[in-house]
Amino acid sequence: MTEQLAKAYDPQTVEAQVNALWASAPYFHPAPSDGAADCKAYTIVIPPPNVTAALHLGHALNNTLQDILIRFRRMQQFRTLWMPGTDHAGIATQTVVEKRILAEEGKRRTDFERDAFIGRVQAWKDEYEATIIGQLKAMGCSCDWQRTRFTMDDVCAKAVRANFFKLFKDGLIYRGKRLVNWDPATQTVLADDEVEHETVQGHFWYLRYPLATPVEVDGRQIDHVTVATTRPETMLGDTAIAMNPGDPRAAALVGQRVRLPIVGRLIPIIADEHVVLPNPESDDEKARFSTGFLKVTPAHDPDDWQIGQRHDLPIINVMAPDGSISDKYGWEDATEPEAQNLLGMDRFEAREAIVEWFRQEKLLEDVRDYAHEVGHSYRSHVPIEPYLSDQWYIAVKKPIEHLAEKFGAGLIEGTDVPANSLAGLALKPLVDGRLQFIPERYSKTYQNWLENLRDWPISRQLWWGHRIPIWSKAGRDAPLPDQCAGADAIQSISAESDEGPVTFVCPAPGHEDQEASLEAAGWIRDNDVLDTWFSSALWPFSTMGWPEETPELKTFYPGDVLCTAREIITLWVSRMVMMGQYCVGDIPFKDVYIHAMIQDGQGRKMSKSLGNGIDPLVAIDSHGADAMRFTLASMTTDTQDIRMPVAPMTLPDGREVNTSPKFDVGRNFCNKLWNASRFAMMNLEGFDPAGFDAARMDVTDRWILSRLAATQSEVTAALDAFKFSEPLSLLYRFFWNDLCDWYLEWAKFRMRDEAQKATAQNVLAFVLDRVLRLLHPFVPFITEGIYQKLSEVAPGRGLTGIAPADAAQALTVSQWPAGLDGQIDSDIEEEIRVVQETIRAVRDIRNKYNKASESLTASADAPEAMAQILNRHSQLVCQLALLESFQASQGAPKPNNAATTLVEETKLYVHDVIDREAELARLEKQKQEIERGKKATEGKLANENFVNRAKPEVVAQARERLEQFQEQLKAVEALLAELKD
RNA sequence: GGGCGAUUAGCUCAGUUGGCUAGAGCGCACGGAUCACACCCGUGAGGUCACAGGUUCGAGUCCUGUAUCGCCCACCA
Repeated sequence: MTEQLAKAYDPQTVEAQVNALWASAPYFHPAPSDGAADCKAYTIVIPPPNVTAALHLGHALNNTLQDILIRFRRMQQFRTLWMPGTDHAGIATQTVVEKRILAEEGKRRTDFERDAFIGRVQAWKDEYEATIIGQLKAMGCSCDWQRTRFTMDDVCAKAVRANFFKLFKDGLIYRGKRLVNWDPATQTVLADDEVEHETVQGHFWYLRYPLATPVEVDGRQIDHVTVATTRPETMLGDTAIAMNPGDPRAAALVGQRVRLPIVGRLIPIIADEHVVLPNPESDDEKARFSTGFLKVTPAHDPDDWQIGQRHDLPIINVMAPDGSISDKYGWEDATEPEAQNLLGMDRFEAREAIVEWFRQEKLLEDVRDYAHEVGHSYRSHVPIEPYLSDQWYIAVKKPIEHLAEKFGAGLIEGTDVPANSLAGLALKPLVDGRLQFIPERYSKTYQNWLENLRDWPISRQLWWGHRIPIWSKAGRDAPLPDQCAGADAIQSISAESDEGPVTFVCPAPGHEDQEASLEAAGWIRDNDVLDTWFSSALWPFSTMGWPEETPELKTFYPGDVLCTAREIITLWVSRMVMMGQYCVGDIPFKDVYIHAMIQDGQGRKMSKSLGNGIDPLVAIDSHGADAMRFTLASMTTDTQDIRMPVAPMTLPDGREVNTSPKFDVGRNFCNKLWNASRFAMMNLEGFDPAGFDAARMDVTDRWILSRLAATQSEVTAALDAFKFSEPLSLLYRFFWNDLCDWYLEWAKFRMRDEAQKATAQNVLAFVLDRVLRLLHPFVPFITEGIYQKLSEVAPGRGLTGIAPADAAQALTVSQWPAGLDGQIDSDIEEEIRVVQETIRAVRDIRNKYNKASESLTASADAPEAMAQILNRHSQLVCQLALLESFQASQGAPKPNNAATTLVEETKLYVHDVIDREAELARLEKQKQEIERGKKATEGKLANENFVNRAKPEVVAQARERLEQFQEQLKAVEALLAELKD
């Protein structure tokens, strides 16, 4: 029989066949609507993976969940777009490429021309982009591959230029001289979010600064003040000593001057509230360590910068961009030999030298251990240097006049965020409930961040990225070339820089002629590139062709859901909402689903350095893509982390790799699905939809349809609520426990009976079809593979009068099951439950008495109603309990030599099987269990407060329960009595 | 320092708005080459729900506190 499925489930073969099928038609490539109002679209935009490396298991989880959502909606016949692509990931990618070039060729970035180096990064990008897309396809992601984008491709670049110009025109982009988080290793500025705080075991050094003139305080002459610092090397740039105005010594000291050691600079003592008063008893660590005197270094400390601004202090930068001590960047009085000696030293080297100098000069008063938080670069992991630098910023809390009408003006309630500022545009939808986080708790992260948002530094001292479209020329209001003179598209601002006033110009996008004329006239383009997140922020609409009003944008924007990890809620999610509102006028998605982070078996993050990561392709090789997806989805509840035990494995080709025994769960399920389907199809020979008559269905047919109906509506509701584990376990139970363990087992008998075969075949084909549909979002390959075969064997799978046939060419575009609610029948489900309990009881006795496969006879003494049910279905009991015959009646006598057990109130007799001791033990145990339950229920009902205050249905339930216990107890006692006779 | 979370069977986790004798998979024990599947079938054992208080007729679930673990955020005197 050619239609038969292969004997063993082979993921590789099925995955290849199915991928070919999906590629053969535009199943995942929706046409934009032609403006029809009733077109329901559903859009997910992929979080574009960085082209730094191949995807890891976290990506596999992320994309599995997106694919589940998108397939679910596609089957619900939405016009479904899953937009794929990759991110250029500025710093990260440039860093890996630099590292590789250094390792392989011994060359540094600066050994290349800019374009040549970018070419090298581009080559890396091409390689990894292909790898990533290949991985996504291997996982079964149903992305619209024809629309694949890259954050630096022409379409996205156009959006970047358009948005930059728009921001510039709105006066939101400005040149700021600021203390930035400078990474001396990569020599680039990091956003606050890119700084990792680590606890460092450091010291407080207590340094004495001599007063220019000794002063009398409380009758004592003092000739110095002592400052406590964790960063002695910055003292070279001190421009004041601050003390709290409330300090008793302040009256005598404020206004005095100290002579800065090493440098010889005279600096004032000033009063500032910021200074913490010393207090050795305080809980506040700073108060315990404080001397009351704070050295103020505006160029090298953010707090000191603030103090410097308040007191108009000079700003003296004593470091070069590489973190070495230098007099070339604003330090003009490095004339003393001691100061000269320090020039060129690395900052940490200089720290030691300076401390040593103070020690030698007897000016080092004390050194105390101090553990404190130090910001490190998330990229190079070296300590961040607060560094004074010219950077481009985006003003995030500045009201945007022309947006006041659409988005409102004034502060958002309870915040200092204007509704028509960029931060406000992102915050308001959350406050209004239009933007929703799942799980809800993550909305706090988003909200807190936006409420405390500071301006966004967007310059990056890199080559890989979108180059900043600003040209500059020295001088205030430098004249523009003629070609640009009349163009209203040009914005110009002037700013002070280290070299004096400069004029900046941002030509409108699409005016290459103006750019050329600017350069011809001696204007120079900014060397820096934009922060990666600048282009990522536009991803939901840049990919659809914004700023053009494309049909895609009209059809698929705003999108529906963003699915991502919690670590980029602030960096990315908030900025997409911000820019979506700002550029397109609407939020890019309504729901943000935040999934768990995958950890290893010990709760550690998976990482390259720990060697505990799992490559999705390895999992696909070892277990199959569906198995991996099944396992990942089944572990996705709304917890923050999921643990995935990691086990080493040797591949056939000898490679040592990591995989996880957890994937066995998914593989076993797929294997079961394959074999159950194979069995079903073996039994579908002669399948004829016309042979179905609903009136001829037996109780197992009606039962499985009832279970199916309940399952499909629960699964649908769960997916609507972004639950992944729950629908999968519902389906697992339905498929494995209901369908395979019971329905199929009973169907085996019916398939041999010509009178029943046609009905059983139709129901079986129908239920299998529906199971495949419901499982398809989770395990798309195997279900599609089986569906294709099933369509050959049993085309047109409907049930006349119950559900019309609605076969599709491919499962992936078939209708999502719905509309079986009328089949739910709780009476039938209860009857089958009783039958199952009875069968289990017989099997248990077989086990206990070692009568595995002998033919036996059984009977039961059951309450009248129960006896009727059991007799009606005695054949079902006999079939699966392997009984010759089974009869029930009220008051049926116990045969001699019968093993007995209790199924609820029913006394079950399995004939000619005896072991008195075992029997006694078992019945005693049953009795104890019943008594325990009975006692608990009695206790409840004896409590007046319970009877009076609990909900009536709960009390009624308890009463009914108690009656059952009493009946059961009576029955078990009777059995025990008989046994003891 | 602030915020968020976790703690339920040997392991990984479910447990809806408080309400039957707290569930699943794996693992374990026992039995099974039966004609879909040994990646399988059948049966079973296994839990003072981290700890201490409180609210309630009733708490794994709500509140307070403690302990342990994790993540995010925060200007390094």
